[in-house]
Amino acid sequence: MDIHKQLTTYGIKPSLQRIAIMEYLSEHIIHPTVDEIYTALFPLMPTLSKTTIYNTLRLFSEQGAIQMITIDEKNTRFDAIVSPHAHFLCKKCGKIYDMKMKKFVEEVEELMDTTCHKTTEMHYYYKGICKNCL
Amino acid sequence: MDIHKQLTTYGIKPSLQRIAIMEYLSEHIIHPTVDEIYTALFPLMPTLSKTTIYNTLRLFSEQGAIQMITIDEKNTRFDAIVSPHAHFLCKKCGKIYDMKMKKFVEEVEELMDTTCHKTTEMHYYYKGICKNCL
DNA sequence: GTGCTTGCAAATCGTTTGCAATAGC
DNA sequence: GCTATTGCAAACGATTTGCAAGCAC
Repeated sequence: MDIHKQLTTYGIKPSLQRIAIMEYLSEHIIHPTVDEIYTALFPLMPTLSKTTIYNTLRLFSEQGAIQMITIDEKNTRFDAIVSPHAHFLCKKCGKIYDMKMKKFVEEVEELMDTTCHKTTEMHYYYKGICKNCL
Repeated sequence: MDIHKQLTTYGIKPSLQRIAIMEYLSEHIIHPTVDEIYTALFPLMPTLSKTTIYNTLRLFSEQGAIQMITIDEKNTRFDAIVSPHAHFLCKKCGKIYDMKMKKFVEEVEELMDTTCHKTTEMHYYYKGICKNCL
């Protein structure tokens, strides 16, 4: 996928750092933390700073290019997939799984009709023990 | 409602501070932050410390007596209602609304059947602009 | 008096900010 | 050259921890 074009679409000027971060996020759908991104990219880009990662992720998130995930109480996590889906956090291994949804979207629309709030974001978080840790 | 009995049910020894905190949570379904609880209770209990509130809320949450809400990126929020329901955060006024769910629970069970993960917690977060701020 | 609870002070740690150096057009 | 981006160092702020004093049975 053309990261360059993708960033431009969201109104983000594609710098070297921004491309590297978005590329990493797109290729590692493990919902990494800032630290994980830093540790992964630092060997390839020794001048990269955590500040830049923080600032870049905030920018991406504000422009709707990525999603911020708060399922993990310790660290904010980031997801390059912005279409609506649910997340499952295993409390044992800490892994976060993506999950498809079926009825959710309809229900949301119904819900919004009755409450009259305007919804711009939705997050579905599940926690428990994953099948590999059971 | 008898807070004393409620705490005991969850295996929590009811101290003065614990009762006060649970009572406040039960009577103020606004999903308060630690700071809001502290500010509200301090005049009634001048020796109360934030440490105690943090420790108590963690204890309550671990025992399943309350729910921790991470919809607000700045502060953890707490909810005395533990039955499954959704939350809506207004990005303008910061208010958090409770919302009923209909199809969610069925879908969750279905989802768990297919993924084989064991779910112990679920959180549904919506964000946007509430009807009063529109 | 033994064990749990409280609460002060200090530490921790993820995240943000100020600002000077740098890069890109 | 002008503007936006980067990245260091310092600040910030929510939460946790160490530990001594207090309370309850």
